[in-house]
Amino acid sequence: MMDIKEHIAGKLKAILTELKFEGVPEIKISDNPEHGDYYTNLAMRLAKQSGKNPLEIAEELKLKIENLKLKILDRVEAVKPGFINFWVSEKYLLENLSSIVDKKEEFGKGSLFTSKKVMVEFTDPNPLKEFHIGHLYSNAVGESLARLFESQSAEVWRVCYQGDVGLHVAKALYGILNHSEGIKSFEDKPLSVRAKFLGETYAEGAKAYENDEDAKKEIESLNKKVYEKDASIFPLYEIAKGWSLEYFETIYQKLGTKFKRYYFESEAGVVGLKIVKQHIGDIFAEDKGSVIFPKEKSGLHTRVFVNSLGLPTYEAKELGLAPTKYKDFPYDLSVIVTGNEINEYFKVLLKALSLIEPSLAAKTKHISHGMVRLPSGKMSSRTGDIIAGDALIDEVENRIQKSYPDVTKEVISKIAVCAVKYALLKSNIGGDITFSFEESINLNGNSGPYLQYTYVRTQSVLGKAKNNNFQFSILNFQLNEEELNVLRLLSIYQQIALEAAEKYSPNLVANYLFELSQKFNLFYQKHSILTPEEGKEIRDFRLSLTSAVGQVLKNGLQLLGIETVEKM
RNA sequence: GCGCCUGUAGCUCAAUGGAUAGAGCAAUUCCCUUCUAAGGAAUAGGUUGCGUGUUCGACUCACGCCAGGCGCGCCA
Repeated sequence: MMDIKEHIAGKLKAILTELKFEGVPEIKISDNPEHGDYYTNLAMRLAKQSGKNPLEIAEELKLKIENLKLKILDRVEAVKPGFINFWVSEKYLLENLSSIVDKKEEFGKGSLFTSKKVMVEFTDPNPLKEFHIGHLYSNAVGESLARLFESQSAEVWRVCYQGDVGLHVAKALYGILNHSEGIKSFEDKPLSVRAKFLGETYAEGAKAYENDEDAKKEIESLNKKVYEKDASIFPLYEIAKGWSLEYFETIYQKLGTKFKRYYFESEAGVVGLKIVKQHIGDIFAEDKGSVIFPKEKSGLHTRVFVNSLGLPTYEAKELGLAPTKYKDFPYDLSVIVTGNEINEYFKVLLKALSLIEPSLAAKTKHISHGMVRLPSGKMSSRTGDIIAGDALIDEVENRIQKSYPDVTKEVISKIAVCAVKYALLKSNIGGDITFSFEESINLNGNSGPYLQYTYVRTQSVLGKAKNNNFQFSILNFQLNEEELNVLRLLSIYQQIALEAAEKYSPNLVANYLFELSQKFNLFYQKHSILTPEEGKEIRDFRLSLTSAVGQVLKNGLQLLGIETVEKM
């Protein structure tokens, strides 16, 4: 299918040249049906440079467009201030419908990233620490971005960067060493119990670091020992790290993420340390036993890259990570998804990278998301602070199970993951979001399960149709308003998917799918698909429409990293 | 104190500088001899934090306030 926006823009561009106007026509999707399917504000922009009345220009352009007699357009109008509105023809809408039914899961793919290599780093939990809601958010965003890029023909590597060395690890090790029960007694326990044990010992170690001077010294010493692979602590460290990674893997599997490569701070740190040392003097400076990137050089604020123990900090590690990644996979674009609390560090870091490897810095895009909050009074974990990612999914599963006891465990798991991911992805990335259990699983509202349910409805109807050979060519009947609204939405799916990839905004897809579901459910409510009074021809058309809606819901949810279910 | 981010209906969120600022939840009221009512319809709800600008046009851009969040030298 042709891209309507580009098509109209191209025609307008030619007209502009003919009329000796300067400017790039921008075609936008209307949000109000009264203003057509597409509109442009071109005439108003031209009014400025030409000094003419915008409405007059709009009228002139309208006539020129009409004279082209484009098959994809039904109607063009020029209105009030100077908008030009375009109505897409039924013929085009029906061609698009056929295209969806034909192409199936291929429908909606684009070529924005053709022959581009894109690396997407996300989730990034730290071994020996808890996998919390923030990691869930990062995972949902990263996985969806990866899929959006893939649908635009990119070759994508999903990677995960994990802090396996550093103070937090030392704190966890201190916690293990000083725990009432030794690690030995957990060796035969289930993975989830072992993971929980690690989460607790980290919390204990972190607390000791804050409150106890001796503990603090010991933790700092442990930190150094881990870097040096000291035999007194390294075997214990390896066991605990192994448990963590194994545990994370079960979560990724549930969420539907498969990483191509795992990076560790231990390996990035070695590279980073070397880079920093090479640039002491020209970029970095030694100060009080540490190596800093002074604010005079960054224009931002001073940050420590190597601490006075000679260990690389987060900044130096990240500096080492970029070239390490590039060596593995010479990317055109490197996207890094993190929480927004590190935005300031990241700016400094990118500045440093731009002085050392300008080409890599230019290819790096940092996407940061906000915090996930829970509505007040809701399920605060016993310690009062964070809630584990898998605990959240478990809780959602329990609630779904209670409401729908007949559904299989496998389907419940898919609905739960859908509920959580959709709740995280339906808003703009960036701001904090509030996760509500009720809202995320409410089938009446703007929720993931509502979309899944709409899909199930389409499949249920199609299943009852039995004969799936519904063909229609030219319609000999008038489409009703509900059918047209659905058709119109179906015709912009590709553009939405493209825009979402372009702007790193999965929420555009989420919002679109919700609107499509609403429009379809209204159609479903008002008109019978299987037994229309008007006869077989209408039935075939409506079955096609139903099939296409199901397909687009499935494809769109796939872009969000969400699976559909056939029954619920 | 400085920097970054956020502020839209009671709540949670939409709205690439465009036309009458839209949804969902909650509230009130309707619609099941009908393909999953696990749905749909309707009503009500707004000085887009405040102010001044820029613009034909501002929730959107600029500046200044106010409120909240995060960060500001050896954590990540």
